[in-house]
Amino acid sequence: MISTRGRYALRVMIDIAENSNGNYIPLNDIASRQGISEKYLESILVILTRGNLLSGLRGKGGGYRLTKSPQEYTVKSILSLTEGSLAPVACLKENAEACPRSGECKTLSMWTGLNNVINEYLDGVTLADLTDTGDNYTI
Amino acid sequence: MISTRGRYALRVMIDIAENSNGNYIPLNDIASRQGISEKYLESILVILTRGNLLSGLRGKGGGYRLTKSPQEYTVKSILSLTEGSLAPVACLKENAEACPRSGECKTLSMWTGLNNVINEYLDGVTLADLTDTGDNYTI
DNA sequence: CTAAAACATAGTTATTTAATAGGTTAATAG
DNA sequence: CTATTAACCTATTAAATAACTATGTTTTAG
Repeated sequence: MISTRGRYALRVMIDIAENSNGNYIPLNDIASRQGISEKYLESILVILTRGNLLSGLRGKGGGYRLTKSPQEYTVKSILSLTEGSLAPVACLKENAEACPRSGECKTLSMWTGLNNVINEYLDGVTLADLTDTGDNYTI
Repeated sequence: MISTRGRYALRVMIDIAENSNGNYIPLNDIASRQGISEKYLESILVILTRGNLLSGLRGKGGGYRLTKSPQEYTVKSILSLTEGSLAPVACLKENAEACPRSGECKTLSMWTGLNNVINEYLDGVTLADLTDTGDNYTI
Protein backbone atom coordinates (compact mmCIF):
# COMPACT_ATOMS: atom_id res chain seq x y z
CA MET A 1 0.00 0.00 0.00
CA ILE A 2 1.33 3.36 -1.09
CA SER A 3 1.48 5.94 1.70
CA THR A 4 0.58 9.60 1.45
CA ARG A 5 4.26 10.39 1.08
CA GLY A 6 4.43 8.64 -2.26
CA ARG A 7 1.04 9.90 -3.40
CA TYR A 8 1.91 13.48 -2.50
CA ALA A 9 5.26 13.13 -4.22
CA LEU A 10 3.50 12.19 -7.44
CA ARG A 11 1.12 15.12 -7.14
CA VAL A 12 4.02 17.48 -6.53
CA MET A 13 5.88 16.23 -9.56
CA ILE A 14 2.78 16.64 -11.71
CA ASP A 15 2.21 20.11 -10.30
CA ILE A 16 5.73 21.21 -11.10
CA ALA A 17 5.61 19.65 -14.56
CA GLU A 18 2.43 21.56 -15.35
CA ASN A 19 3.19 24.89 -13.69
CA SER A 20 6.86 25.43 -14.13
CA ASN A 21 8.24 25.91 -17.60
CA GLY A 22 11.74 25.25 -16.61
CA ASN A 23 11.44 27.96 -13.95
CA TYR A 24 11.85 27.42 -10.25
CA ILE A 25 8.57 27.37 -8.38
CA PRO A 26 8.45 27.83 -4.60
CA LEU A 27 7.14 25.21 -2.20
CA ASN A 28 4.63 27.78 -1.03
CA ASP A 29 2.86 27.79 -4.41
CA ILE A 30 2.76 24.01 -4.68
CA ALA A 31 1.43 23.59 -1.15
CA SER A 32 -1.42 26.05 -1.63
CA ARG A 33 -2.37 24.67 -5.05
CA GLN A 34 -2.37 21.11 -3.76
CA GLY A 35 -3.89 21.88 -0.37
CA ILE A 36 -1.10 20.11 1.46
CA SER A 37 0.68 21.37 4.59
CA GLU A 38 3.82 23.32 3.69
CA LYS A 39 5.91 21.72 6.35
CA TYR A 40 4.92 18.20 5.46
CA LEU A 41 5.47 18.82 1.77
CA GLU A 42 8.90 20.13 2.60
CA SER A 43 9.96 16.77 4.00
CA ILE A 44 8.87 15.14 0.76
CA LEU A 45 10.66 17.66 -1.42
CA VAL A 46 13.84 17.01 0.52
CA ILE A 47 13.65 13.37 -0.55
CA LEU A 48 12.96 14.25 -4.17
CA THR A 49 15.80 16.76 -4.22
CA ARG A 50 18.33 14.47 -2.57
CA GLY A 51 17.35 11.80 -5.06
CA ASN A 52 18.02 14.25 -7.89
CA LEU A 53 14.48 14.11 -9.21
CA LEU A 54 14.21 17.82 -8.47
CA SER A 55 16.70 20.60 -8.03
CA GLY A 56 16.20 23.34 -5.48
CA LEU A 57 17.36 26.95 -5.51
CA ARG A 58 17.40 29.06 -2.35
CA GLY A 59 16.51 32.67 -1.85
CA LYS A 60 14.33 35.09 -3.77
CA GLY A 61 13.19 33.72 -7.05
CA GLY A 62 14.10 30.26 -5.82
CA GLY A 63 12.07 27.11 -5.56
CA TYR A 64 12.10 23.72 -7.21
CA ARG A 65 12.20 22.50 -10.79
CA LEU A 66 12.51 19.21 -12.61
CA THR A 67 15.97 17.95 -13.49
CA LYS A 68 14.77 16.30 -16.69
CA SER A 69 11.72 16.36 -18.92
CA PRO A 70 8.46 14.74 -17.75
CA GLN A 71 8.61 11.82 -20.15
CA GLU A 72 11.94 10.78 -18.65
CA TYR A 73 10.48 10.18 -15.18
CA THR A 74 8.81 6.84 -14.64
CA VAL A 75 6.20 6.60 -11.92
CA LYS A 76 8.28 3.79 -10.51
CA SER A 77 11.30 6.05 -10.05
CA ILE A 78 9.22 8.59 -8.13
CA LEU A 79 7.45 6.08 -5.93
CA SER A 80 10.38 3.84 -5.17
CA LEU A 81 12.44 6.83 -4.08
CA THR A 82 9.79 8.25 -1.76
CA GLU A 83 8.37 4.96 -0.49
CA GLY A 84 11.80 3.42 -0.01
CA SER A 85 10.68 0.20 -1.65
CA LEU A 86 7.75 -1.07 -3.65
CA ALA A 87 8.38 -4.72 -2.86
CA PRO A 88 5.20 -6.48 -1.74
CA VAL A 89 7.10 -8.50 0.86
CA ALA A 90 10.16 -7.65 2.95
CA CYS A 91 12.35 -10.41 1.54
CA LEU A 92 12.24 -8.80 -1.93
CA LYS A 93 13.57 -5.42 -0.84
CA GLU A 94 16.83 -4.29 -2.34
CA ASN A 95 19.08 -4.77 0.65
CA ALA A 96 17.03 -7.38 2.46
CA GLU A 97 18.90 -9.76 4.69
CA ALA A 98 18.67 -13.30 3.35
CA CYS A 99 15.57 -15.07 4.62
CA PRO A 100 16.47 -18.29 6.43
CA ARG A 101 13.43 -19.99 4.91
CA SER A 102 14.10 -18.97 1.31
CA GLY A 103 15.25 -22.45 0.36
CA GLU A 104 12.03 -24.14 1.35
CA CYS A 105 9.73 -21.13 0.80
CA LYS A 106 6.77 -22.13 -1.32
CA THR A 107 5.54 -18.61 -1.91
CA LEU A 108 8.77 -16.90 -2.99
CA SER A 109 8.28 -17.36 -6.72
CA MET A 110 4.70 -16.12 -6.47
CA TRP A 111 5.87 -12.98 -4.63
CA THR A 112 8.63 -12.47 -7.17
CA GLY A 113 6.06 -12.67 -9.95
CA LEU A 114 3.88 -10.11 -8.22
CA ASN A 115 6.86 -7.86 -7.72
CA ASN A 116 7.69 -8.08 -11.43
CA VAL A 117 4.15 -7.30 -12.50
CA ILE A 118 4.06 -4.21 -10.28
CA ASN A 119 7.46 -2.96 -11.40
CA GLU A 120 6.73 -3.48 -15.06
CA TYR A 121 3.48 -1.58 -14.81
CA LEU A 122 4.95 1.37 -12.93
CA ASP A 123 7.93 1.44 -15.24
CA GLY A 124 5.59 1.83 -18.16
CA VAL A 125 3.95 5.03 -16.96
CA THR A 126 5.82 8.33 -17.12
CA LEU A 127 5.20 11.66 -15.48
CA ALA A 128 4.24 13.04 -18.88
CA ASP A 129 1.42 10.48 -19.06
CA LEU A 130 -0.08 12.00 -15.93
CA THR A 131 0.01 15.66 -16.88
CA ASP A 132 -2.74 17.49 -18.71
CA THR A 133 -0.64 18.28 -21.71
CA GLY A 134 1.17 14.99 -21.81
CA ASP A 135 4.32 16.71 -22.92
CA ASN A 136 4.80 20.03 -21.24
CA TYR A 137 8.30 21.04 -22.09
CA THR A 138 11.70 19.61 -22.68
CA ILE A 139 14.84 20.45 -20.80
CA MET B 1 2.98 -4.17 1.23
CA ILE B 2 1.63 -7.48 2.48
CA SER B 3 1.84 -7.86 6.25
CA THR B 4 2.82 -11.00 8.15
CA ARG B 5 -0.86 -11.70 8.68
CA GLY B 6 -1.41 -12.29 4.98
CA ARG B 7 1.88 -14.10 4.50
CA TYR B 8 1.22 -16.41 7.44
CA ALA B 9 -2.31 -17.04 6.18
CA LEU B 10 -0.90 -18.27 2.88
CA ARG B 11 1.58 -20.52 4.64
CA VAL B 12 -1.18 -21.95 6.81
CA MET B 13 -3.38 -22.68 3.82
CA ILE B 14 -0.49 -24.40 2.06
CA ASP B 15 0.32 -26.35 5.20
CA ILE B 16 -3.23 -27.59 5.56
CA ALA B 17 -3.50 -28.41 1.88
CA GLU B 18 -0.36 -30.52 2.08
CA ASN B 19 -0.85 -32.18 5.43
CA SER B 20 -4.54 -32.74 5.77
CA ASN B 21 -6.24 -35.14 3.44
CA GLY B 22 -9.64 -33.89 4.17
CA ASN B 23 -9.00 -34.48 7.88
CA TYR B 24 -9.06 -31.83 10.54
CA ILE B 25 -5.62 -30.81 11.68
CA PRO B 26 -5.08 -28.93 14.94
CA LEU B 27 -3.59 -25.45 15.18
CA ASN B 28 -0.88 -26.89 17.38
CA ASP B 29 0.51 -29.00 14.52
CA ILE B 30 0.46 -26.13 12.05
CA ALA B 31 2.15 -23.74 14.45
CA SER B 32 4.99 -26.09 15.26
CA ARG B 33 5.55 -27.06 11.63
CA GLN B 34 5.58 -23.43 10.53
CA GLY B 35 7.45 -22.08 13.54
CA ILE B 36 4.83 -19.46 14.24
CA SER B 37 3.43 -18.55 17.67
CA GLU B 38 0.28 -20.55 18.39
CA LYS B 39 -1.60 -17.60 19.75
CA TYR B 40 -0.81 -15.33 16.87
CA LEU B 41 -1.71 -18.01 14.35
CA GLU B 42 -5.00 -18.46 16.13
CA SER B 43 -6.02 -14.89 15.38
CA ILE B 44 -5.33 -15.53 11.70
CA LEU B 45 -7.25 -18.81 11.63
CA VAL B 46 -10.23 -17.01 13.10
CA ILE B 47 -10.28 -14.73 10.07
CA LEU B 48 -9.92 -17.62 7.64
CA THR B 49 -12.68 -19.57 9.36
CA ARG B 50 -15.09 -16.64 9.58
CA GLY B 51 -14.46 -16.02 5.90
CA ASN B 52 -15.33 -19.66 5.18
CA LEU B 53 -11.95 -20.45 3.69
CA LEU B 54 -11.49 -22.99 6.47
CA SER B 55 -13.87 -24.85 8.73
CA GLY B 56 -12.99 -25.54 12.34
CA LEU B 57 -14.07 -28.39 14.60
CA ARG B 58 -13.73 -28.15 18.37
CA GLY B 59 -12.72 -30.76 20.89
CA LYS B 60 -10.65 -33.90 20.61
CA GLY B 61 -9.87 -34.84 17.05
CA GLY B 62 -10.76 -31.33 16.04
CA GLY B 63 -8.79 -28.76 14.11
CA TYR B 64 -9.10 -27.04 10.77
CA ARG B 65 -9.60 -28.21 7.22
CA LEU B 66 -10.18 -26.65 3.84
CA THR B 67 -13.73 -26.03 2.71
CA LYS B 68 -12.91 -26.65 -0.93
CA SER B 69 -10.10 -28.15 -2.98
CA PRO B 70 -6.78 -26.27 -3.34
CA GLN B 71 -7.27 -25.36 -6.98
CA GLU B 72 -10.45 -23.53 -6.07
CA TYR B 73 -8.66 -21.02 -3.82
CA THR B 74 -7.05 -18.09 -5.53
CA VAL B 75 -4.18 -16.37 -3.76
CA LYS B 76 -6.21 -13.20 -4.10
CA SER B 77 -9.11 -14.62 -2.09
CA ILE B 78 -6.77 -15.59 0.74
CA LEU B 79 -4.85 -12.33 0.83
CA SER B 80 -7.78 -9.97 0.39
CA LEU B 81 -9.61 -11.65 3.25
CA THR B 82 -6.71 -11.51 5.68
CA GLU B 83 -5.27 -8.17 4.59
CA GLY B 84 -8.68 -6.52 4.39
CA SER B 85 -7.84 -4.96 1.06
CA LEU B 86 -5.16 -5.24 -1.57
CA ALA B 87 -5.82 -1.82 -3.05
CA PRO B 88 -2.60 0.16 -3.53
CA VAL B 89 -4.31 3.39 -2.46
CA ALA B 90 -7.12 4.05 0.00
CA CYS B 91 -9.52 5.48 -2.55
CA LEU B 92 -9.70 2.13 -4.36
CA LYS B 93 -10.80 0.12 -1.33
CA GLU B 94 -14.16 -1.61 -1.54
CA ASN B 95 -16.10 0.63 0.80
CA ALA B 96 -13.98 3.73 0.49
CA GLU B 97 -15.70 7.03 1.03
CA ALA B 98 -15.73 9.06 -2.17
CA CYS B 99 -12.58 11.15 -2.53
CA PRO B 100 -13.42 14.83 -2.92
CA ARG B 101 -10.60 15.21 -5.43
CA SER B 102 -11.58 12.26 -7.63
CA GLY B 103 -12.94 14.52 -10.37
CA GLU B 104 -9.70 16.37 -10.88
CA CYS B 105 -7.38 13.56 -9.77
CA LYS B 106 -4.67 13.00 -12.35
CA THR B 107 -3.38 9.79 -10.84
CA LEU B 108 -6.63 7.87 -10.37
CA SER B 109 -6.52 6.01 -13.67
CA MET B 110 -2.91 5.07 -13.08
CA TRP B 111 -3.77 3.67 -9.64
CA THR B 112 -6.73 1.83 -11.08
CA GLY B 113 -4.46 0.26 -13.68
CA LEU B 114 -2.04 -0.83 -10.98
CA ASN B 115 -4.88 -2.26 -8.95
CA ASN B 116 -6.07 -4.26 -11.96
CA VAL B 117 -2.64 -5.65 -12.69
CA ILE B 118 -2.23 -6.79 -9.09
CA ASN B 119 -5.67 -8.35 -8.92
CA GLU B 120 -5.32 -10.15 -12.22
CA TYR B 121 -2.00 -11.61 -11.20
CA LEU B 122 -3.20 -12.81 -7.80
CA ASP B 123 -6.39 -14.15 -9.30
CA GLY B 124 -4.33 -16.28 -11.64
CA VAL B 125 -2.49 -18.20 -8.94
CA THR B 126 -4.28 -20.87 -6.90
CA LEU B 127 -3.40 -22.58 -3.67
CA ALA B 128 -2.74 -25.74 -5.65
CA ASP B 129 -0.04 -23.91 -7.59
CA LEU B 130 1.81 -23.31 -4.34
CA THR B 131 1.74 -26.80 -2.91
CA ASP B 132 4.36 -29.45 -3.54
CA THR B 133 2.00 -31.80 -5.25
CA GLY B 134 0.10 -29.15 -7.13
CA ASP B 135 -3.09 -31.09 -6.70
CA ASN B 136 -3.32 -32.70 -3.32
CA TYR B 137 -6.85 -33.89 -3.08
CA THR B 138 -10.34 -33.03 -4.08
CA ILE B 139 -13.25 -32.47 -1.77
C1' DC C 1 -15.81 -36.90 33.45
C1' DT C 2 -11.72 -35.46 31.52
C1' DA C 3 -8.73 -33.93 28.10
C1' DA C 4 -8.17 -31.68 23.78
C1' DA C 5 -8.89 -28.11 20.89
C1' DA C 6 -11.49 -24.27 18.81
C1' DC C 7 -13.51 -19.94 20.06
C1' DA C 8 -13.70 -15.28 22.42
C1' DT C 9 -12.03 -11.03 24.47
C1' DA C 10 -8.79 -7.98 26.10
C1' DG C 11 -4.32 -6.10 26.63
C1' DT C 12 0.66 -4.85 25.46
C1' DT C 13 4.68 -3.35 22.88
C1' DA C 14 7.07 -1.60 19.03
C1' DT C 15 7.11 0.55 14.78
C1' DT C 16 5.60 3.58 11.33
C1' DT C 17 3.06 7.43 9.49
C1' DA C 18 1.76 11.95 9.23
C1' DA C 19 2.41 16.09 10.76
C1' DT C 20 4.51 20.27 13.66
C1' DA C 21 7.86 23.43 15.44
C1' DG C 22 11.74 26.24 15.30
C1' DG C 23 15.83 27.56 13.63
C1' DT C 24 19.92 28.20 9.86
C1' DT C 25 21.88 29.23 5.37
C1' DA C 26 21.90 31.03 0.77
C1' DA C 27 20.36 34.00 -2.98
C1' DT C 28 18.32 38.01 -4.95
C1' DA C 29 15.83 42.46 -5.39
C1' DG C 30 15.98 47.04 -4.24
C1' DC D 1 24.43 46.38 1.79
C1' DT D 2 20.50 45.06 3.68
C1' DA D 3 16.07 43.13 3.97
C1' DT D 4 13.37 39.59 2.31
C1' DT D 5 12.54 35.32 0.43
C1' DA D 6 12.79 30.58 0.25
C1' DA D 7 15.34 26.28 0.61
C1' DC D 8 17.56 23.48 4.03
C1' DC D 9 18.20 21.10 8.63
C1' DT D 10 17.06 18.85 13.14
C1' DA D 11 14.02 17.39 16.46
C1' DT D 12 9.55 16.25 18.46
C1' DT D 13 4.84 14.41 18.80
C1' DA D 14 0.22 12.31 18.17
C1' DA D 15 -2.17 8.71 16.19
C1' DA D 16 -2.61 4.57 14.00
C1' DT D 17 -1.30 -0.03 12.94
C1' DA D 18 1.15 -4.40 13.37
C1' DA D 19 2.60 -8.10 15.89
C1' DC D 20 2.19 -10.52 19.61
C1' DT D 21 0.57 -12.16 24.50
C1' DA D 22 -2.66 -13.58 28.27
C1' DT D 23 -6.68 -15.52 30.15
C1' DG D 24 -10.74 -17.60 29.96
C1' DT D 25 -15.05 -20.22 27.83
C1' DT D 26 -17.30 -23.67 25.06
C1' DT D 27 -17.58 -27.80 22.45
C1' DT D 28 -16.44 -32.56 21.25
C1' DA D 29 -14.49 -37.32 21.64
C1' DG D 30 -13.36 -41.16 24.23
